[in-house]
Amino acid sequence: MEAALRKSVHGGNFMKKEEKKKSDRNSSSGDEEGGGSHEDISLKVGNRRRSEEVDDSQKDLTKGNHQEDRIKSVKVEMGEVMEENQRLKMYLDRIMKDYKALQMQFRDIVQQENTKPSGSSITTHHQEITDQDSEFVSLNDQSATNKSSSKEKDHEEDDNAGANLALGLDCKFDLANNNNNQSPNPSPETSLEEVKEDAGETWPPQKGLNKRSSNGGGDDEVLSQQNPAKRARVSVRVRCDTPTMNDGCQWRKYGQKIAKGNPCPRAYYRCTVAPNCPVRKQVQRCAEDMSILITTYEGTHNHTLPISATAMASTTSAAASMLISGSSTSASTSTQSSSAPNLTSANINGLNFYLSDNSKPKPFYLPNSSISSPPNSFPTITLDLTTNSSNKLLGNNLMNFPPRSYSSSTNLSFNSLESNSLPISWSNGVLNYGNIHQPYNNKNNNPIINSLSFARNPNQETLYQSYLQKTNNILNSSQQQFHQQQLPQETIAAATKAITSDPNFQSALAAALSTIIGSGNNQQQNHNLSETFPVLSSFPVASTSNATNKCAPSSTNSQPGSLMFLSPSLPFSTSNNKSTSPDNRDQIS
DNA sequence: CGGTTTTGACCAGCGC
DNA sequence: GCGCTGGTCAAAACCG
Repeated sequence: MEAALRKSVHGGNFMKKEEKKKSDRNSSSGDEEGGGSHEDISLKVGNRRRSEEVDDSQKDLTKGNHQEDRIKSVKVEMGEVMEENQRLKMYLDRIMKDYKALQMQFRDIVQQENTKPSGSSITTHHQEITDQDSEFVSLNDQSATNKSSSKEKDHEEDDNAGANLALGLDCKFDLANNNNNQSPNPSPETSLEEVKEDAGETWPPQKGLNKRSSNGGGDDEVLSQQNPAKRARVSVRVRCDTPTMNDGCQWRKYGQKIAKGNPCPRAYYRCTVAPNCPVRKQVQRCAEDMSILITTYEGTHNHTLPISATAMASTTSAAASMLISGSSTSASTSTQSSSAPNLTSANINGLNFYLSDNSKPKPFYLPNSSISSPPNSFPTITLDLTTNSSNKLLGNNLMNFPPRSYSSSTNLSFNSLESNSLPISWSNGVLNYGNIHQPYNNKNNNPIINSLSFARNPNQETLYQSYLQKTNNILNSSQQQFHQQQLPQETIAAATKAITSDPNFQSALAAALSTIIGSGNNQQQNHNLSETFPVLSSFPVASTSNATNKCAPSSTNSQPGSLMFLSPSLPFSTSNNKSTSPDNRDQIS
C-alpha cells in the first residue's frame, strides 16, 4: 500500500518532470529560433539544452523537415560556445593580470619590509599592513620566537621540510631572502617577539593558573609575561554534526563544565602537539542551534604547526591579530567621538579587517564575524561560519556579505574590495580551498592525509620553492610592464599578501581558477592551470568535484553567468582528529 | 602500558 | 561573607 503510494507519487513527479522538460525544451528552442543571446546561461544548462536541441533536431530530421532549422540551431549553438569561450578567456586574462600584478606588488612589499626599520608604530595604512603581517607570523609560528636556537636546530629538518612552507609568512620570508639575497632584515624572530609582546597572545589562564604550583613552571613563565589586558580569543562557529572539528592540531581534553545558559557542556582542550603549548580551546554546542559548534581558541602555539593545522591557525590568528590591533588602533584614533565605535582597521594576511561604525566602509573577506568585548572578559572575535553566504563573484568584485550579528558586539561586514581585487571566494567564512575530500584518518597524525585539503607533500614544497625563484625572475622582467597597472595600492597589497603569504590562499586560487575555467575535466583543467600558473602546480589543486564537506553543506548551485566556487569547505574538517574522539563521550544532548 | 577522557573537587573573580 | 560561575587540576577509568 505504502509502496504503491510512493510509486504513484514517484510516477507523478516523473510525469511532471517530463512535462516540464518538454516545455523547457520548447521554450529554449523558441529562443534559439529567435536567435536571442544567452549571456546568462551557464555551461551546464547550455550543454543540456544543446543535447536536447540535438534530440529535437533528430526528430525533425525524421520528419524530413527543418534541415535548415537544424543548421540554424547548430550555428546558434556554435555562437553560444564562442561567446562562452570569449567570456572565459576574458576571465582568464583578468585573473592572469591580477595574478601577475599581485606578484609584483608582493615583491615590492617584501623589498619594503626588508628596508623597513623594525619596531615602528603603525602610522600609515601600508605600514599597518606590514605590521599586521608580522603579527600574523608570530601568531602562527611562535617557534621562531619562543623556541631556543637549539630546538630550532633539532627541528631544522622538519622546518625545512614543512614548517616554512606550511606557514604562510615563513614562506614569505624565505622568499624574500631567497630571491633578493638581501641581508636579513628584521628577522622574523625579532619582529615576532615584538609583536608577541604586543599581542600578549599566548595562553595565560587569567584565573588561578598559578595557584597550583605543582603544575610545573613551563606555563607559569609564559603566563607571567602576558599582558592580561590584551588576550584575544577567537571563536569559530561552525555548523557541523560531529562532536568536534578537526583543525589539524592535537588536543587533549582536560575538563568539561556545564556553563550557565547552555545545557550543552563546555569542553576544555589543551594543545598536545608540544608539551608546553599554551594554546587551549573550548568547544561547546550552541544553545540555540545544537548543530552549531562553537570553538573558542585562546593562545598561540609555541611550536611548529602541522601543515594541516595552519589553516585554522591562520584564520584564528588573523582574527586575533585583527582584534588586538583593532584595540590598539582604536586607542590611537582619538579624534573620533567616544560615542561611536572607532574605526579600526587591520590587515592580516591580506585580509582587511575593519572595526567601524556604520558610516564607514567595512571591507571584509570573511562573510560573518563579530567582535565582542564583554565586560570582565577577553576580547573575542567570532567567526561565524554557519551561514551559507552567496559565493557568487560578479565581475571583479568580491561579494557583499551582509553583516550578521549574533551578539551585542561590533558588527563586521564584508564589502567588496575595489575593482581588480582577487576573485577569490570565501564561503562560510573561510577561504574556499576547493573540495578535496579526504577520508578521515588521523590515527597516525599524518598532516598530509589529514583532513585539510591543501596539505602539501615535500615534493610539492620543492616545486614551490623552485617556482618562487622562477617567479622572481619573471617578475624582474615584467615588473615594468605591470607597474603600468594603476591598481589601488592597498588593495593589491592586501590581496598580494593573501595570495603570496599563505599557501592556503594559493590553493584557494587554484581551486578558484580551476572552477572558473570550467568544471569539465578537472584534471585536465588543473594541469593547464598549472602550466599557466606554475605556483598552482606546487599545491594540490583543490578538486572542485562535488565531494561534500561534512561540516559545510554544499550550498553552491552554479548560476548562469557567474563565477562560482563549488562546495564550501572549511580549512579544517569537522571529523574527529583523534582516534579517540574527545567528544565522543560528551553528553551533548 | 601509555595516552586520553571523565569527573568531582578546588580555586579565584565577581556580584550582591 | 556568601553564593555563583568559569576555569583548572588530578585521580580514576577507559581504550587501543
